[in-house]
Amino acid sequence: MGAKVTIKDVAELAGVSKSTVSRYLNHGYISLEKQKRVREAIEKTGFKSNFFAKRLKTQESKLVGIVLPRMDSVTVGKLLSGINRIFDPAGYQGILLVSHLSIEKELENIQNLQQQGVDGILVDSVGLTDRHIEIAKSTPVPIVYTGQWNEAVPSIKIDDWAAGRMVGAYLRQMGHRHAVFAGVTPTDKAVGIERKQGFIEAFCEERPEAHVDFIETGFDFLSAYNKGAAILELAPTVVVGATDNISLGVLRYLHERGIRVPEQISVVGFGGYDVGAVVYPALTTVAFDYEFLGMKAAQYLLDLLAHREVEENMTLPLFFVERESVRNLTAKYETKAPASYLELT
Amino acid sequence: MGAKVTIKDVAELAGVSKSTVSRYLNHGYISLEKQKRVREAIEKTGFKSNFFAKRLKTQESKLVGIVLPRMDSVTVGKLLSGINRIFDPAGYQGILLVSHLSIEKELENIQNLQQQGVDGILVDSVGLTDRHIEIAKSTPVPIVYTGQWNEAVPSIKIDDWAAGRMVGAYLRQMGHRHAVFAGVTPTDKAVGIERKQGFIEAFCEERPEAHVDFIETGFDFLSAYNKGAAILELAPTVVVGATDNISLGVLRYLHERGIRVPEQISVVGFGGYDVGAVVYPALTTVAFDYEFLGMKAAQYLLDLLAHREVEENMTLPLFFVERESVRNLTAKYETKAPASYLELT
DNA sequence: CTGTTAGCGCCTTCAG
DNA sequence: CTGAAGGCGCTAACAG
Repeated sequence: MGAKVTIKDVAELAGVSKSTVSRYLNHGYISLEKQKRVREAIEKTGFKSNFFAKRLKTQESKLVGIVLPRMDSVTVGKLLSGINRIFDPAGYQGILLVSHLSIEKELENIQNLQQQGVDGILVDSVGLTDRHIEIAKSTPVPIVYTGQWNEAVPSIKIDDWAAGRMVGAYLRQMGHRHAVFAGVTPTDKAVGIERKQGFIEAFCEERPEAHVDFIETGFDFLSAYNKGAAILELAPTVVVGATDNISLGVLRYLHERGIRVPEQISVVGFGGYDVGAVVYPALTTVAFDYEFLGMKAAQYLLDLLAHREVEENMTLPLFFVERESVRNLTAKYETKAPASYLELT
Repeated sequence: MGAKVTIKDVAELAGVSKSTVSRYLNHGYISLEKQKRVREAIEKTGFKSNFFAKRLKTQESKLVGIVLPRMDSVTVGKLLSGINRIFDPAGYQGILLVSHLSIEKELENIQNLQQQGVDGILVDSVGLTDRHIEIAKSTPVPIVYTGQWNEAVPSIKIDDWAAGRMVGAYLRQMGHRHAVFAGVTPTDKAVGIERKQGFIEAFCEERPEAHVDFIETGFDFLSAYNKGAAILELAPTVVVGATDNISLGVLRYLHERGIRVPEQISVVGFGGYDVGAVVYPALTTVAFDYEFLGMKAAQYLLDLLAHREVEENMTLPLFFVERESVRNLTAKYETKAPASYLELT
């Protein structure tokens, strides 16, 4: 046990040739008798076919590269979960690289992967630059981008613009007129621009009295929390966090200042993170199905690999989740008992 | 561009032999002049060394397998982050498999990985069985386990028992006598048994009047939330969740019932998740540095791979994080304004 | 310092 | 149906 046993050893033990063993391993064409002899020899020796030798011949690695902006985030976890759900049964395995939110590192990772002999690459991008597009076009290994979208390359993502509109329309319907949008850097086109744009459009459209202020923050609780004072100074009736985490940070700030949500001010988020339902007030948000996105993206890459027709319909479902953090200004306010957690998920 | 160019093409174009090119790629020994010629030839052809051919020769894949119980969890994300931090600079890349909390699948993943030709395997286990140990011993590829511990195999984890003691000692000092421990299945030795055992010991030691009730729940918010009624019936002064998520679920339940924390009942958790600081009351907890754990585990595996002396000291730091969710029963209670988030992280 | 010579382990014609 | 022979692309002695 332990020492590497090759196809040759098996062949000798079974009293056949290497090719026969190889045939046994792949497409048949062996007499039943030798089949049995080979099988036994394999069992006895504990033979494992050498991954690299095989790949060297077949020119297929069954390995896909996955490059992610970061690891310690719920959304990335879900995404990965979905990706795996498709790749695993298809016999592909993912090798993982992390870009630490750096576009440079992201590009570097992609190039590394290409040399590693993966069959394809999936990248959850934080910003799709011209270099990304160039790389995608100048290489034979197919790349699918997610998180950002560009028509020039295979890419798939949630409809941030539509999500923004959903929130805008909802708040408008609830009678809000002055919102602060706590957003992120425009480098991130999807979250920083589209989400915000969609919101503003739906919120303000043909409503001159409506008004949106903008405050830029980071993606984490703390940086959102730190903008609390600035937000409050603008005295909106509602603050819209570009992600649930941002909203959670704001919620904490408001809590500390003794400001009641949604009685005194409303808060909405984007993402639909699980924690949004356990905090109180439970966070109203538009939920994205990141796991599904992961599955779609993986499937896209698989289709590309098989030179298969790529499914046209790339729309991902969006769910508006109405919970407890937005006040209806068109109705007289009555303090409600908190809803049951069961209804909030 | 695109057609595969091999070392041979480069050699011809540069007017040298294949070996010279190979040398250029690896350890030196080339005249400056040919060095230049080769470099230019490589650039012109866009040559990429073939991963598999190289691995076939060197018998080293520079690939490590990482087996995880699930993907969509903060702790796993942090762990992975730490693992990557060590592997990446060392030139190793991780290939990822998910076990979906199933021990069977975990075993299967490990065996698959072995055949894939990885150099080593890291597994974040949910339960270390005899089969795991057997596998680890009967294979030439080194395996490091984390999450669970067993002296028979390389394994490293946080000291759950000590963490339990920390909480027990703290609550005792705060004057609590009757706790409900909301824990998980004993299949998970680390969380289900050790954490609980440590707590009970420190909480009850030489204190006959102290009393701990046990309620079993799952790892998610919802299943903890669902045990809320059962917990309340026991009328403890404090409920100890075996993980922060469990505590968060309980917190939500209490909130819905209008029960104030910590005024009427206290809550503690384990884990030190970031969200614990933004909810209110902010959750008192013992924090684990999962990222550091990941680094340690990865380093352990690297040491094994290099046949290097393995570092003896495997203790991981534990941080008790006192926040707002536990009441000091030995003092007269006074309602405090919520602390600043800045002090809670 | 450099080219020649052997393989690494497997798959795949090609005769038989 | 089966064995022999050749080669995937690269590295590592070995003589020069």
